[in-house]
Amino acid sequence: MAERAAGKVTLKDVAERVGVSISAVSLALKDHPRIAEDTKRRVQLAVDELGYVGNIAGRALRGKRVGAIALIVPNTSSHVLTHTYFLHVLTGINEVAAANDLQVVLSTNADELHGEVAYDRVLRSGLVDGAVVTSAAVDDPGIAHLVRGGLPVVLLGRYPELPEADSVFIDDLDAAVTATEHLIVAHGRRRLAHLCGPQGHQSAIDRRDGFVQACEAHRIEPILVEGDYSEESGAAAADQLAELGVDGVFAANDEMAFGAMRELAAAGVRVPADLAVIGYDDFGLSRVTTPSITTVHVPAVELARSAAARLLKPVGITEATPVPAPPEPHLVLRQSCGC
Amino acid sequence: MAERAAGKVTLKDVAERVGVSISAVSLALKDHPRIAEDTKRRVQLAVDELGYVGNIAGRALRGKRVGAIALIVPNTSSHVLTHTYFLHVLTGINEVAAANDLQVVLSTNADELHGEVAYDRVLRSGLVDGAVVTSAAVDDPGIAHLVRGGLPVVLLGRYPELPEADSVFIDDLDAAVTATEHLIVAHGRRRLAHLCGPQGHQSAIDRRDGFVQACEAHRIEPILVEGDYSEESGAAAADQLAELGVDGVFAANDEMAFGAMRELAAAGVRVPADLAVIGYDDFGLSRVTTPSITTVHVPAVELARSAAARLLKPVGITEATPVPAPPEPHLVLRQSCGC
DNA sequence: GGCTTCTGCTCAAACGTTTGAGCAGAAGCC
DNA sequence: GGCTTCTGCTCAAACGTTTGAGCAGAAGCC
Repeated sequence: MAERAAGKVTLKDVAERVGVSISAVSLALKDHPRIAEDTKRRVQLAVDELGYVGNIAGRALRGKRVGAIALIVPNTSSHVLTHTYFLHVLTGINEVAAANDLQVVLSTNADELHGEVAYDRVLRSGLVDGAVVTSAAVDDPGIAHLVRGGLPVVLLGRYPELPEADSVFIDDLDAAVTATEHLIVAHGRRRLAHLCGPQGHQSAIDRRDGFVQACEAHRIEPILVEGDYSEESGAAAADQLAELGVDGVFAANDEMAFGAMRELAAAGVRVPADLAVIGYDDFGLSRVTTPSITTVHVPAVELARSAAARLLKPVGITEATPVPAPPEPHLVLRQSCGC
Repeated sequence: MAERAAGKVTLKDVAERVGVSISAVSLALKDHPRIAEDTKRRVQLAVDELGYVGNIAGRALRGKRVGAIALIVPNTSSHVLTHTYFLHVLTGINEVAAANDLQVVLSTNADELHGEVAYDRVLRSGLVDGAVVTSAAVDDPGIAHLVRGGLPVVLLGRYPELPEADSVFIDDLDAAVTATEHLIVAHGRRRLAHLCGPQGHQSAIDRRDGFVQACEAHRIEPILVEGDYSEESGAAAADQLAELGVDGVFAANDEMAFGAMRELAAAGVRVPADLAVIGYDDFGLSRVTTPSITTVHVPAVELARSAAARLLKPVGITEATPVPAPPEPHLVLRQSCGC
């Protein structure tokens, strides 16, 4: 392929080699009908020989697509990136992006210094054509600003305060009801606690609400224990769970479930015999622990694929292969609930 | 902040509001000494009011930095992205990037259609200023092409065939020797097998070589079992390990170790009593299994940070805070070896 | 044979930025 | 007071691309 190693090759170089104008080369490359077939062949040959790659900056300046979308994660890098949720999201987005010849730009808001709208800059600087946003707090003002900015944005997750935004999400509340009822109905547990996620995030709110709703439907007093989605917060809650004499726990994610199980085991509480546990997410952890964790499977890859696919048309890609709607979350039965 | 929502704001808009030329605004924004302080203030005011964000395409066309680096993973998306190694790498790179106001572009080679040098296009299209490459096969011709392309590239991992390339890596061979000797010396195991990683990757080669070297130093016949870093390949090897009457296994990564342990447990083999196991990586899995897996800790985040930091100067960032050299890998003692 | 239509290009402007060269007016110097 | 120096800008070109307008020559039409 490319002969010339460094030193960028431009349209001008190709044009000179072929002996036509720059315009002719540009038109030939996009298969314009008014360019002779023979010329197109000679242009393609020169492109291959010289290793010409179109300069994106030049293209973008003329108002054309850059060919990149951003994945915006407003939290700090260490907070979210280490979570496997992110891996699933990235996988889904990357699949759709790759299939449509788009690059993925990862944008985290690591420095609060540059203001709350740091990720806004990415979009408006013209580096990307659109963005998928995830893991933002419900009341993040930057997100609202982004959505109203007029640039293509799809939210991954539920943002009730931004009903005008295009978003992709699952019914966490309903899934939480199902999980809680499994403890009550299938395993006869009546003294139930919920390990809450961070209440600034809608997913955590919905999971908690589903738990409470299911308890109330079965005339059970719901016990809420604070948590923040971290394994540590789950571990920290173990004492409290033991003291309260709880016999069933629904954790807002698997990591907290695991943290609690770890500490409970150390304290001699047997799971699931003494205490049944159900988690949420199924991003990997719940399958490999002993006992394995019964959990609500979140189709994160499929959700991310959908979000990225939603971005295609606004971003100027019309003939994309359609992406199926993500499945609803469902309960994956493992050992920790007693099944 | 920004008043005008959509419709991009350019230097021209700022210049008009302030009542100076575009050049004056541009110079004021980079704090040029020949622009009056008062003018600078008025420019800053107008920038804030209008929500001006510099257009990267315009900037890049003039030959300036784009402000983005790529993380190139030549394998297909599903193959590598789902691996937690990737999460650690991304975390490290993102930290350094964020600290230096760089965006991270993720480039995978999902479609073989576009030729072996698909990721080469990312670099040469001018979308990024440089790239970190990881998880490439040792003999990937695209990498060689990339390295010789003259654009800033840092390899994450050892590539003996590309000694001229800037690369960041650890001594896998030495760590593998240490791990194997731990089985021999600390636990008295004499019938040892190695679960090999894919031999097209240098890390897998080095880990195997270290195992063989340690065995030979202790006059032990090394047993090599094929694998490909996947949990399934580890599981598939379990039968063979049981048949061979092996009492110690060194796996080239934790996932294979886990796969083998899972199947061995199902077959009634006790780990570590009957069979001591040591893994490699320590990216998360080895800590949460039962028994937990003794493993070689790979400082992936630190390695990625180093790689990204190496890219800063070639990419035009001179005053960056230095990143410390990554630590050497070390053995983390857990349950699976019998410690 | 003089007209129109078609073919296969070229010309030139534009996108938004940066920066060396230059210039007008003020200030300083003796 | 006439010179130089300084201050604070402006001018204009350039980066690489795309695309509407236009043009020369060939072909077709009657």
